[in-house]
Amino acid sequence: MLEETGLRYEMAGVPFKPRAYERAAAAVRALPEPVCERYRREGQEALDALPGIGESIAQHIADICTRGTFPEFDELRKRFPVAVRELTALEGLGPKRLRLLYEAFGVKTLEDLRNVLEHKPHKLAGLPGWGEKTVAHLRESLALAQQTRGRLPLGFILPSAERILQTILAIRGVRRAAIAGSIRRRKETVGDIDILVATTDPERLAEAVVALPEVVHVHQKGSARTSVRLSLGLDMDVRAIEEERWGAALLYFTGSRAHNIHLRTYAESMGYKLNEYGLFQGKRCVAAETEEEIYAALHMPYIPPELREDAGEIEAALGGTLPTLVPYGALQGDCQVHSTWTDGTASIEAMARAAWESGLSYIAITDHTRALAMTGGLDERALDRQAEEIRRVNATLQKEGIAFRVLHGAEVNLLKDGSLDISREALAKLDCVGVGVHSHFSLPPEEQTKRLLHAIEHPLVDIIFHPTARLIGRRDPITFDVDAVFTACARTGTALDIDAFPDRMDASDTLIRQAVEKGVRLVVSTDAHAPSHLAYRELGIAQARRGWAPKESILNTLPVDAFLAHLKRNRSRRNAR
DNA sequence: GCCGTTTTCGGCCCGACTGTTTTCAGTCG
Repeated sequence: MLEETGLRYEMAGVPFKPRAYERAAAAVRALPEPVCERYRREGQEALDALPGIGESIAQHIADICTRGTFPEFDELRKRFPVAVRELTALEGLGPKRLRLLYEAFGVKTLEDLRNVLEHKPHKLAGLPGWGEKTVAHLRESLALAQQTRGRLPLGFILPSAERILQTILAIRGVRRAAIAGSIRRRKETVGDIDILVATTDPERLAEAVVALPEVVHVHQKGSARTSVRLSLGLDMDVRAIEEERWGAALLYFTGSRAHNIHLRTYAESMGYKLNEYGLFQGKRCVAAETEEEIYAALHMPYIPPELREDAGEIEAALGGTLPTLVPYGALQGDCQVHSTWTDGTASIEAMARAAWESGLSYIAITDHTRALAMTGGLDERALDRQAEEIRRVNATLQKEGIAFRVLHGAEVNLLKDGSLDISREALAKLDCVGVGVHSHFSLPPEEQTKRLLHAIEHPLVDIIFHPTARLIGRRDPITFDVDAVFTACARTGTALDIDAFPDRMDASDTLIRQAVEKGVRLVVSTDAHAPSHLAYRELGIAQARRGWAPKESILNTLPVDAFLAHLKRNRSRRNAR
C-alpha cells in the first residue's frame, strides 16, 4: 500500500513524496516480521524509529494495521482507480505515461491497455510525447510480461549466469568480467542478472551479447549498457566500462541501491563525489580501480557484498564493528543429507564418496522418519538397520584410507502437538538428531511457538532443520514468536539450521542475524537428495554471511570430533534441567 | 514526507538509453 501510494503521488506529479513512500515501503519490507506485529507489540513510536519512516507514515501504518487502510490511500485510489503496480511493472511504462493512458482512454487494468493497443493504436501514438515506437514498445512489453517468472531462487540461476559470464569473457576486447547485482550479494532470490565487463571494444560486446543463444528479446543496446530478456524468463543487464574504472563500477553495480545511496551521501559529507566512474574530489579522481581503495578513501574497511543492504553495515564499518564473516569453504561437514533409504536418489556410500571428493570430512545421513509417509519414512527398526549400513560404509572407507565419517542422524517429524514420531530410545542411538516441520504450517503463532519450544527443549534434539518450513514462491514461512524461540535456542544450545537447498534457503538472512545477535548456534546443511546438491553448501555459507554470522557461530565448521562433542555437551545440559 | 559530522529548514543519487523532440521527458537501475 505504501508503494502504491508512492506511485500514485508520482502520477499526481507531487514532488519528493513518491521517494519517501518508496523508502518507507523498503524499510517495511526489510523487517524480519510483518510490520503490524511490530506495531502491535511496540507501538507507533517503534515504527517512527525505522529509517525512512517518520511521524506521518508511522500513523499511516498504524491505520493500516487497525483499519486496513489510511485516508491518503483512499483519496489517491479514488483519484486514480488504476492497477498501478500491475501496469507500471511493464517495461517502459511508468506513472507519468500511465496517467496519460488513464486520462485519455480510461485505462485501469492490463486488460484495458490490451484493448486500447488493439483498437486505437493511432490515437495512442498521438498522445503528447508518444509516437509509433512508444506504442510498439508497449505492445512488446505486454507480451513479455506474460512470460516473466518473477524472482527465482539464486541456486537455480547461478549456474546459467556463470555460464554466460564464461561466454562473455571469451569475446574479443574483453579484459575482465564479473557478475554484479543481487547475485554477487548472494541474495536468496534473483530478479535479473547483472554483468559488468571491462572492454576495449564496447560495440563488439553489445553485438555479441544480443547474439547470445539465450537472448529472446533486446530491450536496449548501447555502448555503455545492453539490456536483454533471457529464455530463462529473466532480464540481463550487461554494462561496459573502462578497466581503470573497475572498482568504482563494480561497487556501483553490485548495489544494493540503498547501500549505494547511503555511501554516496556519506562521500558527499566528506567533500567527495561518488559515481560509477570513481570517487572524486572536485575533478580529481581519488580512487576507482578497486573497491577496497574506495572504501579505504572513505575511512572504512572493505564491506563484503553480502552485507551491502544498508542494514547498518556502513555504520558498523565506520565504527570498527564489522563482523569477521564465516569464510567460503569453511564447512567441514554437512548436517542434512538424504539417501535412497527415503527420498534421496543415491546410496549412503555414494553420497559419502561424493562428499569426500568435494572436500568434506563428514556428513550426517538424515533420512525422513515414520510420519512422512510419502517419502517412506523410517521407523525405529529401519533406523537400526540403517545404523548397520552406516557402520559398513564407514568400515569400507576406513579400509581404503579415506579419512571420512558418516554420522547417523535423522530428520524427525515434529508432530502437531510438539512431540516427535520416533521414540527416545531410538533417538538416543543417533549421532545427530534434527527436527523438521513438515505439516500443520498454518497453526496460530502461539501454538506454533509452543510446538517449536517443545522440540527445542527436548534433551535429544540437536538441530531445528529449515526453521520456517517455507518454500520460496510456493509456501509462506510458518509464523512463531521469533524472540521466544531464539532465546530458548540460545539457552538450550539447540542449533538452528541454514538449509541451503535453493528454494528453501531457510533460515532467512534477517532471521540469521537475529539468531547470531542472541548467541544462537547455527549449522549449515544442504538437504542434499543427490550428489550434485552437496555443492549448495557454499550458498548456505553465503546466507550465513548475509546474516552477519562469524565462523564461531557455525558448528559444522568444526572437525567431526569437536562437532560431536559439542552436540553431546548440549544434550547433557538439557538433560540436567 | 523524511532527515541532520552543511541539522529543525532546505535539500532530496545520478547517469544511460529511448523516443520524442530541436533541448528534453520518461523510464530504468
